[in-house]
Amino acid sequence: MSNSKLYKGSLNTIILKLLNEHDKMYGYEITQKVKALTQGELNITEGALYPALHKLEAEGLLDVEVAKVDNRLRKYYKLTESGTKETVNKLEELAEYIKTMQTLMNPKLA
Amino acid sequence: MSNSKLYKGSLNTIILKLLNEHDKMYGYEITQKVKALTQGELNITEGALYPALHKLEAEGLLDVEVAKVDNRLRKYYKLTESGTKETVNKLEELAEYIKTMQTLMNPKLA
DNA sequence: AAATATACATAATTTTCTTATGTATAAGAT
DNA sequence: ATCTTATACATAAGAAAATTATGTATATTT
Repeated sequence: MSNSKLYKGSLNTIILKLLNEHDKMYGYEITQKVKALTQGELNITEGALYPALHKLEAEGLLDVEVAKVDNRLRKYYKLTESGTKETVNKLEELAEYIKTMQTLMNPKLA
Repeated sequence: MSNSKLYKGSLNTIILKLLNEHDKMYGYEITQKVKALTQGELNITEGALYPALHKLEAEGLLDVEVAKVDNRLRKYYKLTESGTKETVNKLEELAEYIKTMQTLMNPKLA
């Protein structure tokens, strides 16, 4: 994923936000999109991504739709209604996290 | 620590920065300082803190000095030279993390 | 006298990720 | 034609970081 441990716990937020933005995506597409957007900074590994997608689906935040393109399997994921709500929560949590960490790193301003 | 999973992986950064700011601190003091600075948002649990301090010490980033105050034990930790260097790295990593996540959350601006 | 705060510690478990491995098809390079 | 890389999924073993629970001990507040 990255040499920095700070990304631990961020994967679900990233997945949900990308699906919120792009309506429907498949796993491999997500890895490529993240790599492109971050200019290589962040590389989602398959061993992290696929279990995360399965868990989000099991929790009812994502729906799956299987497709065959060029004789190859694709599993398109999209947000459920509850997934859209959870995306909002995750974005709020990220904003709060950043605010809190900036407070801790810059205590003079607190 | 917090209901948000995003703090996973942030504890070392927080410890190092506090010690960089305050020169020497003991474990319990760190938990109270973090609680105060974040107004209760972040509560470092003992089960996370003490093993983290021991590990940072084992890695040579912290030095320990035992003291007895009011008949109670205190273990004061301070940064080693290598700990000070690592603090700079951690702060750079945090800045990079925030930048990357903001790019992902706000792709219009990328 | 009882409850809370101060101050340390560790063990069992859970969560999240890395690393390694596996299957299969398509496309590009030699 | 063959080899490598890319596309596309998956899981299993292990590591890392946290949670939750428990334990010890002293000081302070109710």
